[in-house]
Amino acid sequence: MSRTITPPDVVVRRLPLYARSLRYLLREGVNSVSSQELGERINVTAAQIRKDLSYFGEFGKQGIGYDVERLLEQIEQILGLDRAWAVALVGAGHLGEAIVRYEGFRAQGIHIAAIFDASPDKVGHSVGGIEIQHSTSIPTVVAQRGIEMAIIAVPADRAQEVADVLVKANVRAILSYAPTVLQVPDGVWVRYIDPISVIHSMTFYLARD
Amino acid sequence: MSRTITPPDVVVRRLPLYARSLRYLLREGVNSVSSQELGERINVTAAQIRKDLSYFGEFGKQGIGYDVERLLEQIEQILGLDRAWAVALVGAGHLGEAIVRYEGFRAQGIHIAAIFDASPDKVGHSVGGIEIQHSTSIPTVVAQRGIEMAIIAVPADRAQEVADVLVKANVRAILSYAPTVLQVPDGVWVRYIDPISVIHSMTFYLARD
DNA sequence: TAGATTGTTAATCGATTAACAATC
DNA sequence: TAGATTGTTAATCGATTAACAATC
Repeated sequence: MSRTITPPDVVVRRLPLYARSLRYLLREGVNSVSSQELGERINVTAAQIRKDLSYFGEFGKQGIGYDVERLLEQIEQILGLDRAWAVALVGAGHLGEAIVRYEGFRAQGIHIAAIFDASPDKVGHSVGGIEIQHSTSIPTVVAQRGIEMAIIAVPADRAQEVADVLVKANVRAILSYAPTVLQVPDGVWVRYIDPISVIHSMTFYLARD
Repeated sequence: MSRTITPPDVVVRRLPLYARSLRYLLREGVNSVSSQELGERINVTAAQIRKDLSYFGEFGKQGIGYDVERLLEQIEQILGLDRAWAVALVGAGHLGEAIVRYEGFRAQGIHIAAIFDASPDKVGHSVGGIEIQHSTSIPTVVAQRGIEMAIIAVPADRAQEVADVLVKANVRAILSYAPTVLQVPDGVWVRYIDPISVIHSMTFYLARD
């Protein structure tokens, strides 16, 4: 019963993939799935899936496998996906706009609740029905709405100061699209979306042969 | 002299971060940097940087550190960034358009050389000065232009078939924005941009306390 | 029941860190 | 020279895989 041990972060990062695959299975009308079958879909070994899940409890039945609907519910609950999350978006440029308009977020419980930008030209205008507010309002708005998570979509040279303001406003999770590594205190989670680095790590293999 | 050993993929994925940090240092006018200083900027230990670099050669000077410009050049050469890369983009929806218009790619040697879409409404129109071609043209165009890399920006339920076509056309590296795990043969590299999963792995920590 | 598959422990593998001789 | 920092080896840490008793 390892339920109380803190799961490694690698494991936490795989859970959303399990959840997604289970959603697809559910939509396909599949009721039950083995670790083997689930693993084949997402290129993960059966042993790894079972080990990963064991950090959180016992969800399967020997000889049978996992009930798709039930396992999905459990994982969603573990990940906190049984509720919606209000997210602040900082940066209303091309990228910020694309993020606001992206359907996928809302469909998965990620609600852009406020948009901020430092440019006076942008403030007052709306994107996707949400009014852009000045970045100086971050502390008050974030506090008011109890926002705990933010997306950074500002230029690299502005990202750190934005992160500082967000952290000060008690935001504890940041998804940054800015191509720079952010410094944040312990207890604040930062992840990056960095397509350029990802591509540059593949050119290595292409260049090699 | 471990120069000939294949570097682990984790190491290859860190190289672009080193390169980027060195670019910033160069722009700041810094000439020399130690593994310690570089590490502090990107939250990596000095030992890890030295170990990582050792897979590719010897680039520093004892007692001094690394020449920023020279190390950057070396890493860019290792990553194949001393040339431009022609990339095929499949999917000309909102996301595809945002990708074409994204300045960052071109600035970093990633050139969208062709755009494909399966919708007859889209074919013939242009995005960012590039004409959208029908997906059925992927094999011929990719062969003609010698394209080795592709970006997938189609809905999840179309992504696998697109990947299959690309692989058949000898594309060997794919960056997929589709929320599904792709099955590709050995020798083909696939990486994912998956902001939803990334956010869902952070809600875990927020939900927890 | 017999066959299948789980949850878990132990073995293996791989990545990170520490330490230090070499040397600028 | 003395101080600093590399490149590398060995030690440690952590993650993955294999194996199997438990049991549906």
